[in-house]
Amino acid sequence: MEVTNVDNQLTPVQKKIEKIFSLEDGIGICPVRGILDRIGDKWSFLTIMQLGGAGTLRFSELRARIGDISQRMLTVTLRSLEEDGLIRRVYYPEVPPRVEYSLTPLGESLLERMLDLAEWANSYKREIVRARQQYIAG
Amino acid sequence: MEVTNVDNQLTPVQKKIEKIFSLEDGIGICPVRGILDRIGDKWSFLTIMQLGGAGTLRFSELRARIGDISQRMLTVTLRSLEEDGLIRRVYYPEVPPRVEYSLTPLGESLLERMLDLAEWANSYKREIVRARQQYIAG
DNA sequence: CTGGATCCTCGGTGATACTG
DNA sequence: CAGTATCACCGAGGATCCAG
Repeated sequence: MEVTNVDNQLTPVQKKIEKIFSLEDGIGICPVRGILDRIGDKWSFLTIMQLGGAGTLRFSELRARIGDISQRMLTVTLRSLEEDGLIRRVYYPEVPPRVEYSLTPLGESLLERMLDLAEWANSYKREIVRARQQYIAG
Repeated sequence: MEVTNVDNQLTPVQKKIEKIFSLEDGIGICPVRGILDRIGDKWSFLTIMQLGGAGTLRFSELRARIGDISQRMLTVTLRSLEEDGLIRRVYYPEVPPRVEYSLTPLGESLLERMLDLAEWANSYKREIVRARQQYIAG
C-alpha cells in the first residue's frame, strides 16, 4: 500500500476521514450516510428548500411549488423528514383538514449546509462544465 | 400565499434560495443538482473519501477498500467522477496494465465540503436519533 | 490487472382509485 | 384537503463472461 506523504504522519484531511469511518459508536448509525440520503435525495432537497424559502406551507401548496412531485412521494418524503426531526407537522382537525409544514431549527441548520454546498457548486460549475467538455474532446 | 415575515422583505436565506433557483444561465445546468448527484451517491461519496484518505490508489486497491462495491459500479463511478474533473486517471501501459486514481484539486475541494457536512452530521446525530425515537414513541 | 458488454433482478417511483 | 392502498413499471445496480 502506497501513501503519498513520505512518513506515516496523517494529514488533517486524512485524520478527519479516519475519524468519520471509525464512528461506529453505540448509536449504530453512520452519521454521514443518513444525512446524505436526505441531501442527495431530489425530493428531500427540494422540499427543504421550498420550506426554507416560504417558512410554512400546506401540503397542497408544497406540492404545487415543487411542481413535478407525485402525491405519494411528497407524503413519503415529508414523513421521513419529520421522522428525522427536520420538519414540523401541525395538523388542524378542521373540516376540511389542514396541515402545515415548516422547518424545525434542526432543519434550518441543515438548510444552511445545503446552501453552503449550493454556493460551492455554483462557484465551481464552470470548472466542471469545462472538465466535461474536455473529457468528451479527449 | 402566506409569508412568515410581516412585510415583503426577504430574509438572507430566502435570497440565497431564490438565487439558486434562478440560476438558469446559459450553461444550462442546475449547479446544485449535478453536484448533489455526486455527493448523494453512495459510491461517489465512498470513492472520493477513500481517495482523499489514501492519496493515490489503483483500481483493485480502491475496490478492496470500499469493500462491497461491484466491479461494474466502481468503473461507472470512476468514469463519471473523471468526467466531472473530480479525479485523475493515469494509465500505465505495462503488462499487466496499471491504473492509478487520485483526486484533482477540484476533487479535493469537494472532499472538504463533504467533510464539513460529515462534521455537521456528526454533531447533530444525537438530535436526529432522539427525533426518530420520539417519532416512534409519539 | 483493468475494465467492456450483457443479462437479469429488485426496489424506488408514478399512476390510479379510494377514505376520514 | 390530505392523505392511504395497490399495482405496474423502469432503471440503477449485481453477476457473469470476455478482452486487451
